[in-house]
Amino acid sequence: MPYRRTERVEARLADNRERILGAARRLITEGGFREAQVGAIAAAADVATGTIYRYFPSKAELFIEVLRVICERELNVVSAIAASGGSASERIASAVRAFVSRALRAPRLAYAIIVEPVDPEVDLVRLEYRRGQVRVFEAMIEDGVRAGEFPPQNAAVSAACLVGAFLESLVRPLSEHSFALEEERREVIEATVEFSRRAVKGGPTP
Amino acid sequence: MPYRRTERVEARLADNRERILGAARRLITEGGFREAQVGAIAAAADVATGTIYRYFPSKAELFIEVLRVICERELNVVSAIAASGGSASERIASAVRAFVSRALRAPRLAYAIIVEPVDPEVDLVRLEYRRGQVRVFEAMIEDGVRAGEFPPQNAAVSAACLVGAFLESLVRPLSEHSFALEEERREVIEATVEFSRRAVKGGPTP
Amino acid sequence: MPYRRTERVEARLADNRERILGAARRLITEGGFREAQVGAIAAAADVATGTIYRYFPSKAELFIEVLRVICERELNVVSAIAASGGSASERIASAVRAFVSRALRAPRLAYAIIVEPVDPEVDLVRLEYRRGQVRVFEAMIEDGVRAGEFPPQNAAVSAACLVGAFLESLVRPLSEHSFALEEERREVIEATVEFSRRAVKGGPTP
Amino acid sequence: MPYRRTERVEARLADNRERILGAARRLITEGGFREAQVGAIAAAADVATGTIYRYFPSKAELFIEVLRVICERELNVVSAIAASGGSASERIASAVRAFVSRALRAPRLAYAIIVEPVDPEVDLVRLEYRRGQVRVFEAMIEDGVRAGEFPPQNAAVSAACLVGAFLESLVRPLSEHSFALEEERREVIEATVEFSRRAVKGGPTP
DNA sequence: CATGAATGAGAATTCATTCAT
DNA sequence: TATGAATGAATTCTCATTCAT
Repeated sequence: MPYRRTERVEARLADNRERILGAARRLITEGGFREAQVGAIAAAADVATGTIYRYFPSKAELFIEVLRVICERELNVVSAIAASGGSASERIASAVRAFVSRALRAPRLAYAIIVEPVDPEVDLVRLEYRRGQVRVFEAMIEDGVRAGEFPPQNAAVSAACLVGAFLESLVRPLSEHSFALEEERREVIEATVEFSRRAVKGGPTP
Repeated sequence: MPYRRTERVEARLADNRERILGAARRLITEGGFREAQVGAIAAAADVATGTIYRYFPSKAELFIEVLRVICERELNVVSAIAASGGSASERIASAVRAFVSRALRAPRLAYAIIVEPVDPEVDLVRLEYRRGQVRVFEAMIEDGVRAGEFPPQNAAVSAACLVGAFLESLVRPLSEHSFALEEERREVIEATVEFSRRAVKGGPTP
Repeated sequence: MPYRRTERVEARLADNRERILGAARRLITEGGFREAQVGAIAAAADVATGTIYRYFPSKAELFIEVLRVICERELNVVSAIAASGGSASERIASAVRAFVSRALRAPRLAYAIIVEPVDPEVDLVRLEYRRGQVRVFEAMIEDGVRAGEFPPQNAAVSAACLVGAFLESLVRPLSEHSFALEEERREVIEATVEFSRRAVKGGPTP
Repeated sequence: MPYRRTERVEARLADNRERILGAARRLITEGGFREAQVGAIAAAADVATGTIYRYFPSKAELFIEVLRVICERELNVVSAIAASGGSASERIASAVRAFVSRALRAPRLAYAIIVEPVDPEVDLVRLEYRRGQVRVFEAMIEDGVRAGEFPPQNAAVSAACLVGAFLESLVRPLSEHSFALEEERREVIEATVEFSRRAVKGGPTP
């Protein structure tokens, strides 16, 4: 019954790969890149150290994949919102809300992904991701300016500031261990959305 | 001549302490925490490795002090502006301009202070500093809201976003090796100031 | 059809065994023992890693067998010449010429067999082989001495020196990447033969 | 008393460096490069592993220095004989005798230095040394040919063969653990010298 | 106090060998 | 019997910290 065997073997392989990625992600989430050492990841994934190297050529490559998976997903969420219908203002608000609320659910991970440096190689992925995000917001801001919805502004800088603004709103809660309450989270999210709206649009919310 | 001798010894001690702090700061400025190793700092300060440990109980404590000195100075600059006369709007603009323009002059150092992780212990100082900065901006925003200058808003979140906004405007250029030109720097600074003004005030600049 | 099945299975077994030996030999020829890793040999033989261990108890034993096969063949060539007719002088010249010219055709392999260390166990085989070769030359020298063809000498030492002499003439070219030209090779071969002739016989070639 | 202190400190430093070199040399002598691992060398030198790296940038560099020291000394001995007065024949005989008798005193080391490969970097030193030795003999052979003392021959090949010849006479005893007796050693040495004399000169010793 | 050599716990990576399927 | 993923001991090198002088 080769079919079933192949199936099982592949399942196990995929499983291990996922387990390693999951373990790495978990350790990064808990203690940042610093505590995500090869031995610790192996232990957390319940495999031998050598096994890590069957799936990833180096620790850096493993981290890169962890980052890439998360970043791509986040970028997709924001991009989808940017491509949807609605005014620039509405889309930016949605995008900020989506991003911030998602990140607040795993703040330590968000921090690691957003700012914690590891390795020049790994950092490149992070930077690429941030640049991608900034570009998405930049495009929305330009739309809004063209449509007369927003005042003229340096869209690139505004976009960077916007991304920074909501990143900070993540980093701060991080250090405060609070935000366990859904209500507090909601308040932060909405205030951040409001801030962003004013920042690009100027003029008070009607 | 015990008096003079004591004086000299103390002078030398103070001197060594300063030299070590200066060397550490210089190395962090040039290559971040990563390249500021105890041996390298000792060499740069022209003292023996062991001497470092006579003045600082550990590398972490040395870094903490370096960080603290810089952060305090930055915080003082911003606090002074906050305490000066003028409308909340003007003071926030000045504070943002001051901070961003100062940081752009030593971008590697700014990066290290703002995001580069070192050690949980050291990271605490960084967070404390950011919190301090946020508090200063929070107070200015509250002033503005009370004076009817700004629309009602969650001042704490707005302040955090503001700080994040201008931190990002620093971190990004950092990775792009550009901004060697004074003119580009000025453009970024002014666009950031403008963004901040809109973000807290709403409504376009008159 | 048990008979045919057994036959096929044995054929395949023999086939696998040969394929593994061949792959090991090929890899050693190309990159020496160092690059002939179990995984690489398995890949080159188109079998699974584990399969190697069905045919050979360890990597060392596999290498030993590779070495033994090659060494036996080389020894046979030289022995056949030693047993053939002709004067001791002629036979030694032929043997040296045969050995050197064969080795120069696969220099990396020759190097591995002659000097590259692997494992104490494997090295024993190499030494045994050298000893065998020395014995063959020793016998020819003794023949020549008895026949009055060569001056009296310590045949054992002479034989060892002879073998060393032509091994060196191999090892050196190896490191020089030259000898791509047939003519150069021929010159080295003949000069080596000439050296050997003088060394055992004394007196210039007529 | 700074003078004495400096003196002592330097003595200790030199001592450690020598101890590490000595330990490395000893381990190589006993078990070849293979068994001379950083940890083992440190233990044998009675220092911590890290100490090795204070004196040598890498294991390869340490080995290179071990090799270089020994090779230089050997080369000097042979070169001095080559530069001394006397016929080419006499000088070659002396040089062979000197080299072989020296090497027979530490055969495992001689083997490591002469043939055991380690690392491309390290191997270069070995090759350079062998080439140096061959060149010395080549020059003596050319002298002899010019003087009509030796028959015309390819001096480069003859020199290589000569070096190989006496190297082999070393490698063989190595594997036989014998040659503890002074008399046996002497017999091997003299037979090797005789072989070399005939090889370059042709014609029996008078 | 100052020195800087010595320390040694770690950390990443490799590869022969095993064993469940 | 064949497979090849999993194993984990072994190895090199780093760097904060200590301590004899």
